Amino acid sequence: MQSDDRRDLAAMMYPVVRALLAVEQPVLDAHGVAMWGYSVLTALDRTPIRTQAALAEAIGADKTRIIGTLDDLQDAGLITRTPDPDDRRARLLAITAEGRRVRRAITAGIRSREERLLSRLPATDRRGFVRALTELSALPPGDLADLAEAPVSGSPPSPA
Amino acid sequence: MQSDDRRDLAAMMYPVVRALLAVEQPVLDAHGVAMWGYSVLTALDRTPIRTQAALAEAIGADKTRIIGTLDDLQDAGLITRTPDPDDRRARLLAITAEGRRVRRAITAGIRSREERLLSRLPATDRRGFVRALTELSALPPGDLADLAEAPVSGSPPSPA
DNA sequence: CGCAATCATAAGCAATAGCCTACGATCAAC
DNA sequence: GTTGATCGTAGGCTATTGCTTATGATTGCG
Repeated sequence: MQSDDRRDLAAMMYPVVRALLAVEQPVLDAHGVAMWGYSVLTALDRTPIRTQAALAEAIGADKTRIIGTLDDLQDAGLITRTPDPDDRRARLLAITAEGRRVRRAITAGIRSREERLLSRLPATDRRGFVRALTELSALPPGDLADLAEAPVSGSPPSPA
Repeated sequence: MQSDDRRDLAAMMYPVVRALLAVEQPVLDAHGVAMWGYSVLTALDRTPIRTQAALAEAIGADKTRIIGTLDDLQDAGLITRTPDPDDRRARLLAITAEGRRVRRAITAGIRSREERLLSRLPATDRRGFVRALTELSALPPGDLADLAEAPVSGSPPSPA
């Protein structure tokens, strides 16, 4: 029924993602922010977060590995990290006005470059593409992970 | 003009790609083929290739790092690697009947799992999504890389 | 023939990622 | 107040990746 003669989704998406990341890098460099730092800024620009662990989870990073990133951002005055008076273990995380400014500048730079990629697409496909991505990335976090939960049919590997 | 209120493309695509790769892994494991091996099989299933360097470039891998992969595939009888009689430095690479069989089984497994992801999307967006990806991945290889070549506007980082 | 280039291969190096453990500070529950 | 859990932080371990160099076999050019 499916004359679905295309390559695997991952095989097609992977090079595109790589290219996009490469595209972002110079923009990030120009603002002295690392990729993870930018990820943190976008998360905090949406809403402040109460603990670093929660932040890490929100951006899909490792709890122990964003510390350096947070240090950098704080040193640069882009975020604040204040001990929660109600629970002095936790650090209230928030973006600063400057952080917001930088984040927006970076996003603008990235957008204009993404434009050069998207402009290759027919308007209809482009709309569907962006919309599909928006929907997929709006899925509850677990939903994506759950996809790997199906029985595998087919012949087993040569007997170990 | 652009009320373009979405996240960055890379930020949206990255988790999806990760999920897709995670989805593929069990299928690959069930057939005893590594990710790179599968990539090689799909490339060779399209057309035989004359040198390993050309293959590496075709699948975006490192020339020196696919050797082990090729060894494995050859040992498993999925590909042949015969010295080119016309240029004994080169190895003619081709997929075997068994390799083709395995590759198709893997692809089928992956497809059925991708289906579970794509089924989340409205038909229109889904079509646009797949078509956009197909178009993007059909671009001449250099075109994607060239996207990173624009001047970066915005304020520079704090003076080093 | 002799030289430079090409191919497959082996080996190493630096950076990064994911993962895990440990530890001090703090809190909540009892 | 003692116990157990949570939070931030530090450190280490392993696997992977991109990149580089070196080597032997082979080719094509002059």
